[in-house]
Amino acid sequence: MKKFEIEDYISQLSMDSVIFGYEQKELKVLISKFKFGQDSWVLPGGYIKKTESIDQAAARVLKERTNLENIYLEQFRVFGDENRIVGSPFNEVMKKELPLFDAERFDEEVTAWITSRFVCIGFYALVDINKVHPQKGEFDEFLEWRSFKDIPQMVYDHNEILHFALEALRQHLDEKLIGFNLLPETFTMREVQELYEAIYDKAFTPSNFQKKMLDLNVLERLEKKFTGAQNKAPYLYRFKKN
Amino acid sequence: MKKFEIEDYISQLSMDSVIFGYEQKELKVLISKFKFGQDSWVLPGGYIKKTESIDQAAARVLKERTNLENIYLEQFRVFGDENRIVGSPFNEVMKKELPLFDAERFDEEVTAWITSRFVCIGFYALVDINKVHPQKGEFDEFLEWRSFKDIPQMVYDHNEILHFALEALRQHLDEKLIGFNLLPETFTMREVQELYEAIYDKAFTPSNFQKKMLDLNVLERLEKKFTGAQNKAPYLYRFKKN
DNA sequence: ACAAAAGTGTTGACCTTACACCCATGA
DNA sequence: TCATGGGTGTAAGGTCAACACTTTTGT
Repeated sequence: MKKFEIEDYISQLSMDSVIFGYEQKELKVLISKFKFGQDSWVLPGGYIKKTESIDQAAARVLKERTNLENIYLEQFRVFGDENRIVGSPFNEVMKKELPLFDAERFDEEVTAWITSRFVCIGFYALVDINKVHPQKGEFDEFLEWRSFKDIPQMVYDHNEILHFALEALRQHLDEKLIGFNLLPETFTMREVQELYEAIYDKAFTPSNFQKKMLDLNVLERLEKKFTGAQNKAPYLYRFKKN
Repeated sequence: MKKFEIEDYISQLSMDSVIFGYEQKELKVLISKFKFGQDSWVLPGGYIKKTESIDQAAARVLKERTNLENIYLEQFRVFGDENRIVGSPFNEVMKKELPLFDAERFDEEVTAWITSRFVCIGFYALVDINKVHPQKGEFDEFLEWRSFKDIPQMVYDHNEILHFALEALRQHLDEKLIGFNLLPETFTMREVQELYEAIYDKAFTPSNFQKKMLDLNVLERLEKKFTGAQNKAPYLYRFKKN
């Protein structure tokens, strides 16, 4: 394969994305089993082209991994310790294995570029997990949705990045009405509540939760959803876009 | 003067700082009258050395401009539009005037480096304005404390950066107890209130404000301050560091 | 005595929380 | 008819804003 074009990218600046999804009452994150090292897990990330904004870079990386466009994306923090990459033992693994992986594409110069010090801009994305068809990148052995409560040890400072992403999500959730990005088009009130419970990791009282949500005036009530369960059929709701 | 050492810094990555102070019931910001162009105002900023973290870079720039250390510093947003520098008319001014300013220090290569596309990390700082002795950098004609309500037209996207800095300050103010960084060691309750009013640009009811502040349990009441005014002498308070 | 502002106390409105109650559905 | 969960209503408690009242100081 042809040489990786380091000239196309800003050097020493990268972005990593925390892609949140929601399924089966669990907040999940799309992470990558890396091809390098042993049992190495990383966040989907990438570099910033000299010709694109950082938002475009984040959207591009997201599109590459999820095949989705127009996704809710938010930057939340910059990770800029001078040793976050260079000081990591995993970086030595990269230095060794990158040329073995593809000597033409990752020659000495490119390998040095990739394993140099990087400042990383953290983004988080909120997606409807059912719409995602994960597409692995050239460094990914596979991609996997993992419950936020079951995140493995990750390389570099990626566990820390995940921690800050959840903090930011929690903080933004009740300011802006972004939670619905994690749900399908229509949903029951219980599903919204379970989503909030998964994110905040705490229980809410159903009656009060319903009242609070409806008072926001952002949900329109649709027909009832017949579940077949031996109880009253819940209403379906849709998020008003206005 | 000797050549500017672009090799010491990460290229295409910069930081700008919004340095907040408080004086005479006004929230103020330290801005720089630039030596280049006509009536050009910029935020104090700098580059990130390859050997320092972004926090260290921010602290270094702050120390250079205020001669203060251990200042409250917080990153709040990255500004990454591809045209924020290159698309700005002011960048053409820089291209012309930098070599004229000092042809040895800013040769063709250095000028190209400085006027290339930059991604900028925004930091804000909170300082006791009385402790600051502004020290201008090599590009500053002078530094000036300006009321936030009286900010001039600034170059690049620096007005936008200021806007986001105030947003972040307001948001952080009631989460963490950071406002006291803008006040001297001791202060009256009225002064705290006027500070909050300056930041939020709205009035508070004195009795309720006092109650709320005291209920936070972070202030210790000291002796009274005899002002000489024909009214009850207010207490002085100090922020508990614990 | 009076004006000015500090500081305390009181009241009512509003919002949140807990929980009782009724409703629809299938076994 | 009963169990189950959906949905509504209500009362108690807490928080917050408005404002009255007392206190201290200098004129």
